[in-house]
Amino acid sequence: MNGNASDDEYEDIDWNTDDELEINGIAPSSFVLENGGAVVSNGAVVCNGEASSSAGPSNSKVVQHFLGMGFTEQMIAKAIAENGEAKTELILNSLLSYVAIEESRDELNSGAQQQHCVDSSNGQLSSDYDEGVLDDLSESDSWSWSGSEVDDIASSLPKHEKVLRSLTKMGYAVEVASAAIDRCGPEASITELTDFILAAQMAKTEDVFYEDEKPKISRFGDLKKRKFYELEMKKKRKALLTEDDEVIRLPKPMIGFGTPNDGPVVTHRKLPEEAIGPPFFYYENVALAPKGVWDTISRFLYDIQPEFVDSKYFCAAARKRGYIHNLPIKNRFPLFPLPPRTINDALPLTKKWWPKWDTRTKLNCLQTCIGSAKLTERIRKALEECGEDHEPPLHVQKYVMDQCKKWNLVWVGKNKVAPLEADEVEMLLGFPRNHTRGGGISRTDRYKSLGNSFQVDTVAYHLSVLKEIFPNGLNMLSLFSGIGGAEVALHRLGIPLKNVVSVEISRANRDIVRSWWEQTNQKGNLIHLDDVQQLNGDQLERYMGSFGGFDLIVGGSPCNNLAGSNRVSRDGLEGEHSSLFYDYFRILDLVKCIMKGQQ
DNA sequence: TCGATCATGATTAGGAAG
DNA sequence: CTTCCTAATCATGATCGA
Repeated sequence: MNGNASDDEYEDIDWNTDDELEINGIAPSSFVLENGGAVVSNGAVVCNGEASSSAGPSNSKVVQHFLGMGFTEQMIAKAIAENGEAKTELILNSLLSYVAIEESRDELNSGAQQQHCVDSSNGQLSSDYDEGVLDDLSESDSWSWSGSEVDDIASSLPKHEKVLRSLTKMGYAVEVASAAIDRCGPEASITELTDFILAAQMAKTEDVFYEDEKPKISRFGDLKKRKFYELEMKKKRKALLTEDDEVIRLPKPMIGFGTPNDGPVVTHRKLPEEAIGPPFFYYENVALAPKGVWDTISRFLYDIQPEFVDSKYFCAAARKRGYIHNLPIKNRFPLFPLPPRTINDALPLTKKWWPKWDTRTKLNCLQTCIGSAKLTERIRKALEECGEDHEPPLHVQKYVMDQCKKWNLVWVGKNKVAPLEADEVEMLLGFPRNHTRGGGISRTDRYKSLGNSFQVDTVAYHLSVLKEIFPNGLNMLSLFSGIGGAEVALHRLGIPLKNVVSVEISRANRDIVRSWWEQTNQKGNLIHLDDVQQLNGDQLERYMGSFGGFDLIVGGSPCNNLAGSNRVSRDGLEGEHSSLFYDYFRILDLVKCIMKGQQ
């Protein structure tokens, strides 16, 4: 810490707020284990010297903590052997040095080619890393590194190895995960395995793991039996959940702690002790993720309950998102000017052509793709066949409305619907006009980048509380920056950006943010990195040492494998892209540890 | 090779109906 | 209580032409 103003500012913050709980369902919850404490672990553990002293070493919270950060069990065991279990900071140091050794070995082997393999095209998160690095790592290598840094390495491993890594990344103990794989077979999916573990946990029968005969494996193969099994699971879940309500539910209306215009505003909440900063952090992802995803995310992010907000309460388009953050929630204020909040206000030219039977006032979620010309043509044909003077029959109305809602089509002429233009999407999301225009980005990629972005007004409302805390500006770590939604939000709030370390895999997106940074005459310093998986503790310490730590960490990790629109690979949090959430947690927790050390 | 275009359901939740 | 319906959803992969 370099003794800047933020030191004092932190003193003013009520980090240890003991305000009363004023709404339901935000009590800090910890995941209680029923099965010898080994089945489900809490990946979020305070990183300090007096961390828990529970049970055996392989089940301890310390081990789980570092497993959650991506270290292998072998590494952790060695580090604990060297330092003792109580000194987590020393353990971390040892682990990081192991990684450094390993990385330098990798670089020798691969010729450090990874740095040059940054995808320069459209590819969001497409990492075509050189495979030469794979050849040099044998599976029997006791140093094989299960961290997310080498997912590409993991992809070359046998499936059960890869699955085992995924499970340990999710926070399951290694022996539990491998026992589950043994019982379900090497081809079992992650879902089957986690279901199995959950089933064993709920049945409270440890012998399920260790039975000798294997008659139950086949139940996962048959679809009908699988369905039956799921039904049984559902019943058990229900029975269990009525006792202690652990499952995260979406609020209705989806207004989080409140919005500028709608509903009551909650101004106090009780944060779990481990969640309290510094730094402040802000995490975002899709609200309608597969079951259990938000429970896992919340468990990792220090048991903070998500704030679910639909951006339709801020602008003219819906955007149902969950936000987990440790920000104060009192005295929030919106961005001005307030954005248009109906389709009519946002797109006044459509009013002339808008039929009375289209009752939409809000658009649906702005996605990464737009409707096809063929579709708009089909709609026009269908309407023209209905004649001129009267309204189309109900079944045609329904067809047209379904398609318009599905693809966010608006009326641009007689019987003529069209997808939104890119600049209209920019406006709806709260970005300056032409924010994503030009600079070599294609039209298709422009839609993609916008569809993956924050809604600026929504995020700004949440971040607005930082203005009085950091009147002289703040240092920010921006993970998965995209087109810079958080940066734009802070700038529009009038919060100076001092040092921004921005990590974004897509070069096109980095160019957009860089261009915006220059055009808005930012006084601060923008540092761009490309891959969150490459960001390690040494780098972080260097950056933090140079300007005194991060005040804020913002990031929305990839939703590809969570989003409902994905027909192909909606694999959940352990999917190829969405598993980068664990890097968000890893980096956040690293920063927390480092800042704790600096104080 | 790049960019544009197009077709491709499933998983949730919630509510009405039985 | 179950069953059925409505509704929404930060996408991927194949193909084609330039």
